[in-house]
Amino acid sequence: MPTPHGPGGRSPARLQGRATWLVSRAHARAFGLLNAGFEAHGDGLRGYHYRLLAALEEWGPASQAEVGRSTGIDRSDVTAVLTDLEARGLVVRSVDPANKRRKIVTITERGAARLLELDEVVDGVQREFLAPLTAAQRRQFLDLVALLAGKR
Amino acid sequence: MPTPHGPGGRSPARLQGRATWLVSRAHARAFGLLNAGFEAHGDGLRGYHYRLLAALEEWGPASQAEVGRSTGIDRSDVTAVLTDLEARGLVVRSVDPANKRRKIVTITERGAARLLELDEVVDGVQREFLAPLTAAQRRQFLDLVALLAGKR
DNA sequence: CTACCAATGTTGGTACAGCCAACATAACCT
DNA sequence: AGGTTATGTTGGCTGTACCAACATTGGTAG
Repeated sequence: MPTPHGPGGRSPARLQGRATWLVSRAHARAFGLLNAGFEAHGDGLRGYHYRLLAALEEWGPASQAEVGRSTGIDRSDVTAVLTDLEARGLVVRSVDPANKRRKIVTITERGAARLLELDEVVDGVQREFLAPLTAAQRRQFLDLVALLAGKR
Repeated sequence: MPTPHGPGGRSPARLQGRATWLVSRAHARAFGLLNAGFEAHGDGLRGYHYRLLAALEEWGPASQAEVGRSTGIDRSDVTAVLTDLEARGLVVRSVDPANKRRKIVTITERGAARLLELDEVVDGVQREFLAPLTAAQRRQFLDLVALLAGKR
């Protein structure tokens, strides 16, 4: 359930006006909503799973290192999550014949189907998360936060 | 080498347009800046320490449960961090004589001084974090993200 | 007054995101 | 050939955020 801090949970003015604090709270709220969505949807899939599936579906097969760089997930974490995804049959790994140290990761049909389901969950969360804003405000916010997110 | 897939296009479009993703990235950036600041200037103090000190300075002495509620930090975490802060001489805990199960926490002079130092670090991080935005955009962003952070 | 219930502080544990060090293997580059 | 870089993997660590259980204390209903 979201927002376990009950009523009266104010923040010190010192924090309240600070961007990093507000972003942190907004992130916590979004994170909670996503967690609730993923949990309600059953399987133990988490943010990392979704990110990797999305990247694979979006750009097609790629090596683990590439997928890691494109999602901002560390190589070691990519390995672990991919092992899980492979065990679930959502992804296939095969050694690149042209470069035997690389493993080409491909999303399976089941993986793509699962991704579509997760998409709905994530979209629902977006609506819930952005509910406090009007349509115009949402556009504004997305533009601004994109600048702050930084592209790297 | 094949597939340096695109110049900057890092995140899948699926994620890139989503508020929760962008907020997550912005949060990661802010968190990294804060960590760097704390590591450079606050020996071993982290976000929880700062939050508690700020709350205590802002609202004066309070019980641990109250401070926890006001900062959104769990009771158990409050206990641990407060033990650390007390060991550093930045706060004092004393049993409430009118209610012996409560412990009144008070910030010390040293704690207040430390808080001022941390304030500067945090302020510097704010400037760095908001650097991509103009002054007008910063005001806009703060308003919008405050709505998304959830006031309750 | 007693019995129950609520709040508090504490201990100990989990989950997730993120990061890093070390290693073996493989490819690349003089 | 030798040195460097890239890759996948293992294992570990931190910080934020929760949760469960417990003893102590307060408050309240009977």
